Amino acid sequence: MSRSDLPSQSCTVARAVAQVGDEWTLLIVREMFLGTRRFDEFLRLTGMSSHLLSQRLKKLEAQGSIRRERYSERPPRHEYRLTEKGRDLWTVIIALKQWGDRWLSAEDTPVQIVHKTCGQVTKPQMTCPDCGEPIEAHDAEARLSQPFELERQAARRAP
Amino acid sequence: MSRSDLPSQSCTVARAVAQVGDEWTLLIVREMFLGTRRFDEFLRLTGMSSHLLSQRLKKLEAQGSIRRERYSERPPRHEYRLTEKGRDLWTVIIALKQWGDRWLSAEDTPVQIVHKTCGQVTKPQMTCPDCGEPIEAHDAEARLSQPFELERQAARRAP
DNA sequence: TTAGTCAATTCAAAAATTGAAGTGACGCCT
DNA sequence: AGGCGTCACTTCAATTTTTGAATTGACTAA
Repeated sequence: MSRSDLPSQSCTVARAVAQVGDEWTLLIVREMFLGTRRFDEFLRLTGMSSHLLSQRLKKLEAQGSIRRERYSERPPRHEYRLTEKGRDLWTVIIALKQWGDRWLSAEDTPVQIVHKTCGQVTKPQMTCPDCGEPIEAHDAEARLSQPFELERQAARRAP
Repeated sequence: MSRSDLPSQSCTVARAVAQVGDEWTLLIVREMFLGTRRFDEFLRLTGMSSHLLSQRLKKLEAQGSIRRERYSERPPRHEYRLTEKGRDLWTVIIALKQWGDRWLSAEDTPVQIVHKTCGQVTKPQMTCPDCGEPIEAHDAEARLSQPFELERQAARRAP
């Protein structure tokens, strides 16, 4: 099994992980949410090698999470921007940030999130849209579809 | 820079990513939320190599995200369980799942989340706890602390 | 006695990553 | 006109990780 197409399974977490679940990709996406657009800025701000940055940007573009845009004809210059699909990764980055703030932080929180609509500095929470209460692991139960359940039982048996 | 301690920066996203931001780790954590506890079940259900599983479990244990517990003395047998820190990753996995469901899914959603408190099948959303509205990327603005801002300006200059 | 389970570890081969250097198309300065 | 610098990459050898298969050790069950 090649690393880039993991257990493609029907599990959407596995699929998401195959597309964006690696260190540098997540860091690139974080940078994009902080407004970084240009190749050499990613390079400096993340500390990654240019080879890998190049590869990862291509992968993200191929998936449709970012768009490569020319902002100057002469000399030819490009910048990278999130597409709608990419912007939708905000929740993932914020979830990582909250976890990091809670478990990995030295007293300070280097980035605060301001909710533009209400003007407050806020810590977004996962909430149940039906009842409006926050949800965490112990409030939730996973219900597997039958095909998925069968796929898992087969995997459990097959060595 | 070694892969396992990335740009440790003060950024909590970078720190979180260094601890759990890789394909197999995320898949292991997903499995844990589905109730998987034993070495060989992880093996079969994720398709990863036993060498890597072993390494990743050790890393997660060293961080304090999982606990290794003996459930039989003879023969010596262990199982792995999430700690509170690990359980707190639920939000990250759910965020990945929602993204996968939206952008990567073939019609079916293999896992549904039931909110035990209210009994509904639910799609948890990131919400602003101050005003109660859902938040997405365009509703939010990142405000950087001054030390963090300075760190970034330094990185931008230094080649 | 033989087979099987569980939780790993070992090892060589293959793949990914790093870090440094190089490229090409320009702009700017003198 | 020549040299220097910027931006967005690409190339390449050395190192590190990952894979996949085989092996181990402590048992249990037939």
